[in-house]
Amino acid sequence: MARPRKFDEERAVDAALEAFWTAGYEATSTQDLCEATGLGRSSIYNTFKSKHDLFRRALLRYMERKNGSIVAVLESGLPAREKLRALLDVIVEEEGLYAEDRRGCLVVNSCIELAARDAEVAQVLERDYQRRFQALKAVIESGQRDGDIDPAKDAGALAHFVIAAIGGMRVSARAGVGREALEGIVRTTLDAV
Amino acid sequence: MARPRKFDEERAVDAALEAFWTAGYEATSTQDLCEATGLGRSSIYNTFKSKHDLFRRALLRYMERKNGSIVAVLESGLPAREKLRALLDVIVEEEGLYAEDRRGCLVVNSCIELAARDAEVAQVLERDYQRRFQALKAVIESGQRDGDIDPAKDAGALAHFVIAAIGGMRVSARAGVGREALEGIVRTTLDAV
DNA sequence: CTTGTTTTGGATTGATCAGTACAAAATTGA
DNA sequence: TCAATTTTGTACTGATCAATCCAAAACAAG
Repeated sequence: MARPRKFDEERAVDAALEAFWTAGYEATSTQDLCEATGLGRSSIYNTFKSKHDLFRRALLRYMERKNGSIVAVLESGLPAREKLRALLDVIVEEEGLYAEDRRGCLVVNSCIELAARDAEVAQVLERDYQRRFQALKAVIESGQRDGDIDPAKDAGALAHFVIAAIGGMRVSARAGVGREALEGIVRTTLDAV
Repeated sequence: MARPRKFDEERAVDAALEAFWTAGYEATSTQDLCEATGLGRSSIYNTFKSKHDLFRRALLRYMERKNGSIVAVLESGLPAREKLRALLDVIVEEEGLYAEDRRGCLVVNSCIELAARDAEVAQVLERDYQRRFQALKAVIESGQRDGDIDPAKDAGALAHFVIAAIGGMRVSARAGVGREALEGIVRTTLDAV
């Protein structure tokens, strides 16, 4: 029928994701996207509607990946509290270890950079929040049934709290907070659960 | 000697602050700054070295203001725990109340948008973090002496934790979390202290 | 090998970017 | 009134922005 594509669409999204993750939406030019993906402008605009659309795809892909690894932790055989600890330890590892390469989390970055003025992105972020919230709430409720977590506490409130703690650690890491301090935040957060 | 300025430099910084606060650094053009301040390009570039310099000034001014109101709370006669509650309540008020106008906090926004790739801004943010950290730590230590806060806990760790909780609330608010959930996060945060 | 269809590279669009040049306007001290 | 000095408005710089256009290239089906 026609000339086939020389590139893999998913790989292109992945490459764009890296670029957006590193520099943010505004600071990533379409030229940057061409270089990151190795594609020409035509190929990009022929495949994706716009820079914004490509970003949306990249963000969704990031969430897919990230939530995959979150679910992996939350579905491990660990007790609920240990699941939470494992979750928070990953953040310390990501944010506190490598002095360079501190790109943070694309979801958090996008919440701050875009949510307030981009309704489409805001909706994607809201849905993603709900997914994470439900997953965390389920783990906490299961911990309450097992006696691992105080059943008198509001599981939903704890889930919101844990998500906020993670977001806060990502902000603080950007402000220069080091690994030890992040580990202290993890300990205090777990104390509260 | 010479023609005097028709505008107040501080008021110009304030106006620029509003613009940067609303849209972020990258998404605020020099044209936007002209309109926000009511000044011509010449006046702006004659007074400030560059857009970046104006942003730095605006950020410093924001910190000055913000830290002023934080100190006001922390120097009130309230018990330490109540001071922390008052501090967190302000965030709920700011982030959770007005569905529109959710600009968040310029410091948090800048941590995410700029700190990783702008060393000068990163340094300003780091210093500001230290100021907030020291103020909070002092309040917590004073609470420990008064028996209001468990003296066995590490005051520094708690201070880092409270700052992270605030940052996290600001991120979550952007993701669509409502007032009630934010209030729940405040309660859980205070439980941990 | 031709026809039909799609991809691809490269030039190009008009808009906007941060920043500058320059001369007119405004104000002071003399 | 007249320099001296600074601010201000406007036009302009070259660069870059996201996006489009178009023709050549590449391939499948017949």
